[in-house]
Amino acid sequence: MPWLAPRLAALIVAMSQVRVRFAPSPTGFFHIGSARTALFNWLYARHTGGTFILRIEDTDQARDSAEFLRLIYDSLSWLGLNWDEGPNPHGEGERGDYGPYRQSQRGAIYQRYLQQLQDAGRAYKKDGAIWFKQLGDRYTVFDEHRQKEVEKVKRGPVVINDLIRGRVERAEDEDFVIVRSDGHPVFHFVNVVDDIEMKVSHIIRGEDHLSNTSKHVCLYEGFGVTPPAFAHIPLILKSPEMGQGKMSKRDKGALVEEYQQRFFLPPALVNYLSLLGWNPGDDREKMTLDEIVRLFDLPGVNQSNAKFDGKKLAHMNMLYLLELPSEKFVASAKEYFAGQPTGATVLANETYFADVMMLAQPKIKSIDELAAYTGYFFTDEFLIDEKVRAKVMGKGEPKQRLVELIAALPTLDFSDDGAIEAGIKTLAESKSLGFGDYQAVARLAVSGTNAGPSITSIFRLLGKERTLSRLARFAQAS
RNA sequence: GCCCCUAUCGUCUAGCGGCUAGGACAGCGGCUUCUCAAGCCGUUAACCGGGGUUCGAUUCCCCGUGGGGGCACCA
Repeated sequence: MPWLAPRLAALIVAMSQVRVRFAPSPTGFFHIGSARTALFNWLYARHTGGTFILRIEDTDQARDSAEFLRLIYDSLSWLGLNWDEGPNPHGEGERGDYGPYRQSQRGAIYQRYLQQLQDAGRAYKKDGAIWFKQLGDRYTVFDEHRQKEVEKVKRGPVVINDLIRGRVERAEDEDFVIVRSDGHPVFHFVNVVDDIEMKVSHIIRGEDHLSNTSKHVCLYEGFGVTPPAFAHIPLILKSPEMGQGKMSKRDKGALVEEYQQRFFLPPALVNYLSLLGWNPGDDREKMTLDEIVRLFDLPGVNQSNAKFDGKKLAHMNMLYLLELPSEKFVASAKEYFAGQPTGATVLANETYFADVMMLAQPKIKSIDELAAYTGYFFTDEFLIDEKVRAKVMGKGEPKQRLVELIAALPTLDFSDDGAIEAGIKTLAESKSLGFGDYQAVARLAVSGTNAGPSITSIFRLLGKERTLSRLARFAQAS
């Protein structure tokens, strides 16, 4: 029947419409693990042309806080993980047809679903709480672990068809609480109700939820609803230096906020995170976001947990820093220094600041190294690295070289790096020496260290006068 | 204790019955060089153990062991 085709096609599109959600609770700092879960959901939505929903699970009045809620919006926005439905990022209002998107405002919906369960005889009251009722013959056993009698129900195992793990069977043979005696519905209940109501098609979450999922499947069945597809992604574990177990909010480097404050580049963090538990199937590592979106798919996600490696993240950040347009680099650097104690001084001269920053860009791994790396450009009161001093002063005749350099400096052409280099080389040649014989001691005198941009650039930016006074001061002191 | 997931270099991983087990980070060595980075070249380093299945197992199955998670009127 040809006339059916368009309707059928539309139906299939509607049925295959991917809707995923990220559902954090504002009870703590936003950490790397949450960011990765959000990212995988976001990637899957973007890959499939589906919808990414942000739902706030703020039902724990004791622990919820407005700051943590703010942090969720900020962190997701900073990472670039925009959501199609959910509260607006600035906190006022929301968008989407399936709201409210904060559980604290969905009480009426939960009541309706609870009623449905009660009407169906699948919920009952006991000890002031409301329990979900499993179907089947009952018997009691003594649970050694919990040290009490528990009532069990004879029923087959719950089957979870997981897109990443395959078929998982789990016994779920006890009734469980769905509404606490204080009247608040528990996580399992509201989570399932919301996912049904919001028409979530794929639940992508951490593997730590895998054992909850059997409860959830029971609830779907209780509501007479086919469960969505599940995809339990591996967890992020501590790196060997951090210890054992899954990464927790207390671990160093575990908070998204930390990378934000350190001015890491969001695309670098996103790229790194995408590679934790997933890969494009070949050797590609540094990928554009578009590329990741195009290549990402659930069956490609690994089944085993991954350990967090700050060094590799730092390397990724460097890669992105290297290719950042210099105006953007300077802009970020400016923002960074605005929050530094030396900020006012450093930012006083915009052109000079930009020149220094552009010198530093190809040399650093992250923007927060900038203060230490460029300190001597903005103050004469920099520290001399004693180890470097010992090394430099112990080789050849640095004092003599310094004296020669000071003598030659007034007539040295400072117009550009090439001129400075040529000048020093001429001096070196006149003494039958090399550029390197002057470089090390000059660098030490002028910057206090052995790491930095080319000495000619340092001279040029410092200017002849300041260069001379630093060289002279150092010569006098040593 | 019970249940579930999982297992390739130190770390992230490729491999989907036959490979000199590949790449990346880290490490090490070298080149380059004005220092330090970067870059380039090279190098160290892995299939957890035992049984099967098979002509043949890193790959499939089982059992150990290791790692992880979960067993609440938390989410």
